[in-house]
Amino acid sequence: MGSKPASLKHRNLPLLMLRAREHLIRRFRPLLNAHGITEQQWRIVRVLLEAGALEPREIGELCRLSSPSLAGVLARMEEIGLVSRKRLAHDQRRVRVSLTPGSRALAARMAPQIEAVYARVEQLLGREFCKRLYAALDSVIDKLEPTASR
Amino acid sequence: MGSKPASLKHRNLPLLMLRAREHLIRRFRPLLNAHGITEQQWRIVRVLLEAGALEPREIGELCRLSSPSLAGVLARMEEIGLVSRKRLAHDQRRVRVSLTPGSRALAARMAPQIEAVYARVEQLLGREFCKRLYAALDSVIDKLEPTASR
DNA sequence: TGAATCTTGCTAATATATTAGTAATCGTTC
DNA sequence: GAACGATTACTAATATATTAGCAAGATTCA
Repeated sequence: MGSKPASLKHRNLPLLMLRAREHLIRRFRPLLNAHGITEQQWRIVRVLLEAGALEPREIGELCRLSSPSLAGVLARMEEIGLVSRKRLAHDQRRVRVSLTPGSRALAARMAPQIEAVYARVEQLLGREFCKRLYAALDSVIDKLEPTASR
Repeated sequence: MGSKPASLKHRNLPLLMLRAREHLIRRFRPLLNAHGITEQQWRIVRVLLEAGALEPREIGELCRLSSPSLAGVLARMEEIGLVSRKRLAHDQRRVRVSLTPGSRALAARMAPQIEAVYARVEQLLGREFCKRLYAALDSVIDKLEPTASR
């Protein structure tokens, strides 16, 4: 009984980050919806644009999508023609995921609109602020790397 | 045919925020798992601890949980005895959600461990850095408020 | 060679997220 | 006080997240 009440002195930082991200993503969501593509699918298209064809494991690493999530996402993307999957000849376990002409065209249509949102966001937040924000987030990732000190 | 290739000059900021958040939450997850509580459930317990009994709509606002998500989360929480739900007498539409003795005891057990993780995170990131990070995230939320300038 | 081990992508089960829509209730107006 | 609009919590359908586990293919080494 009478267990001491919980005293949490720190603000909920993961929640704060979630909220900030949500406010940001809100600016992009209408765009994604208008093009009939989900946030995760767009993340994958983006990395494939930049890095070329990749394997699921690499996509998962870059887009922060777990293997089970990827299984579904990639299957749906293949179904609607956003990516194609091919088994590697020399290693039957592995798969190569690449963009299709259709998804490249979609990306080309979306890119300027995406850039416009970034421009607006930068305008609202300030150019300097944005630079520092990117750097801070990079730093969080780097310093909390689980491979480093636990 | 020759549609111009997409050129995205900005790094994917929502993804960057997701990655930073994930690196952070990774430090808490083992703790939550050990106590058999999910991230969302813990968020709700925290706000109820701080704010007292609330209505679903308020919880959703504070925890960034959509109404449909809340329906399921609160139902499961009630089932395992983490919260209780009661209809308001003077307004039959509304519901009042409150903690139970069990969830208060759970929070009391978890609080020091949660605080320990924050201490470790602050040690890794630096105290000053953390302060600026909180402020920056607050600023993002404030400046991207959808009620403000579109 | 062949057994132990690792890697890769996958499935299963459950919990949440997103979008759309709905029934019950409340407040207000005519 | 009946009609209307707004609010509240909810359901339905689908997409994704999390945890656990697995089977096939590749690798290592006795």
